[in-house]
Amino acid sequence: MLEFKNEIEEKVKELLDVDRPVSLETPSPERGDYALPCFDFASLLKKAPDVIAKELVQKIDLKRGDVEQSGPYINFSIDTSYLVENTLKSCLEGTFGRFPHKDESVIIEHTSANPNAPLHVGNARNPIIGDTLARIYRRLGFDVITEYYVDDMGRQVAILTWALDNIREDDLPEPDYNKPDHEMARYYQHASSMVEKDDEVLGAVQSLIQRMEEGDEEVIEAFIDYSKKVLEGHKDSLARLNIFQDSYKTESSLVLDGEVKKTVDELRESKVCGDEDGALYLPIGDDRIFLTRSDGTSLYPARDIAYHIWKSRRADRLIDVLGEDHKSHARIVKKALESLNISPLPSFIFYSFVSLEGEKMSTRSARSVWLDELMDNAEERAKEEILTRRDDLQPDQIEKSAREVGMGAVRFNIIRVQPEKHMDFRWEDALNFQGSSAPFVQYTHARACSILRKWGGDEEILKEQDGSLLDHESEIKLVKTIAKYPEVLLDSMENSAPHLMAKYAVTVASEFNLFYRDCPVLQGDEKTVSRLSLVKAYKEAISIILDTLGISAPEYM
RNA sequence: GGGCGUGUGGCCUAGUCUGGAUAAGGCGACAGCCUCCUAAGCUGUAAGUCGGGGGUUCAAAUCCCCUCACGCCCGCCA
Repeated sequence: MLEFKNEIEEKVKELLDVDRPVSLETPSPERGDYALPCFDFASLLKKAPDVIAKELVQKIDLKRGDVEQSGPYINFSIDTSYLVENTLKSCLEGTFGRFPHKDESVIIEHTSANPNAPLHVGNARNPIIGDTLARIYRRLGFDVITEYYVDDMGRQVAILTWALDNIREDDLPEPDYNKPDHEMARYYQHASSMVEKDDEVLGAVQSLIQRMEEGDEEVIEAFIDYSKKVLEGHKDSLARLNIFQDSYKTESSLVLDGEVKKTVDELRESKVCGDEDGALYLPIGDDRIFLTRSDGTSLYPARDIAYHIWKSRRADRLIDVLGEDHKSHARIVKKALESLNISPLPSFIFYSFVSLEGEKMSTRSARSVWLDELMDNAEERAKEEILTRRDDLQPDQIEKSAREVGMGAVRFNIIRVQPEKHMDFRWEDALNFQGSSAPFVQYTHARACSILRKWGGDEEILKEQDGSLLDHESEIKLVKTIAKYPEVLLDSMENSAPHLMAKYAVTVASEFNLFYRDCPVLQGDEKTVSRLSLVKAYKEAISIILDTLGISAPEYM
């Protein structure tokens, strides 16, 4: 399909001899697969749009498709038997949706949550966007490293450290979960409110920060140690979402190995910075961003700049997934990197915050839904659903399927929304497994598996099918939709828009459901084998599409 | 106050970058479809001034200006 599109674009460009990019649109299906409105060329060629369309249609000759004029529009339709044969082949041979390896690497930084509390559904948006994006880049042939930047030297960790050394566990509530992040969050939350009320506690926390800055080994060790424990909790939660990071970089390592100091020195010499009482700052418009305190110790922006310099040595592209609260900060970091002639510069993908049933979510006020809690509820709900409709599955099959469906539902519910849009988390929506949801898509995979299981033949013979007997509208539409995958993949990457992949998954699944309704497979007639090959092809394709979203494809549910 | 972002049927969202042929899905509501490959499915109905106002254009949800609402940021915190 992508080939066909590219061919049209090239031919049109050549025939009209124009520089401007030819942008094709997708018309309603009965008109064709792609359409070109000719209004744009009217002023250029000094002819009426429908005349241009008419002339162009006569001249254009496509290898694998038809051209038709419709007033000022030209509609292009691909040769369906060619498309069917090729799409089936690529799915069945395992080449579907696989782009050639690019000699280009990208580091996608995501999650990078403060190591003071468990992940909640608000910051869960970050890993889900980041991991999905990573999967999209991998499919497109990039070498991808996903990285978690561990902020183990910040104020939040200082508060946590003070709390662990000064608060008795007896004074704290039971943890929500027996995981290190939940256990330690109790200390943090308790201390956090003390810091606000009690100046003595505030002073103690500040002195911890001071000692850490001065290189006090005992304090630094405590910071690193405690944040590591919280991080272990984050890793466990992420693993349940099928998210595994390739690399973890701690802020402390950048400070301890002198990387930060080196960067600060370079910035000081670069003349782009100002100096006030020994504190180094970067002028941005009328504002200034401080990089160091007047005692010379580094501030977060300086460390972040150092981190990005370190990253830039390791890849051709850098992408950071960040909450919208980091927007202005990130742009400043980028500006600083630019002035130091660092390449590649990072590009950012910002996501908006998640509110909870209409109200603001916050870890400190405990107005949040833990990711672990959401996962548990989703799995529990999935299990209930399975139990109401299946009585033929073994307990371990039920557990496995419930995990797959629950995890998918959570990921999908979050990735389906464009990152920059606000999200309001509602239990009702998150646990709704109908319509536009992961279970809807997964269900079609289970159905396809079920058909193949019931048939019971050797699936190898399906690979020989060319699909020439597939001519029903629902069959053709399903194949066409499957064949759109590479376009969606490219679109998602180019626009940093992973939600498009979620949208697409639902579209393909809907087409499968229509095929399922209109075209009975196991009728034992002459179409059975052709249709089985389409079912098998769909099963392979939807597995890959779900995998792009990090969602697994259950064999039964 | 300044900067950035968002505003599409009762609710959630796609489409906005790159303006085009009747504004697309889902949830909820209502009415139907399991003697037939899993009904987590399918079909139909009701429901829309694309926040509001101006402008550009043959053509605006989409581009420009103004305005309103909401979110985020504006620390020698991170």
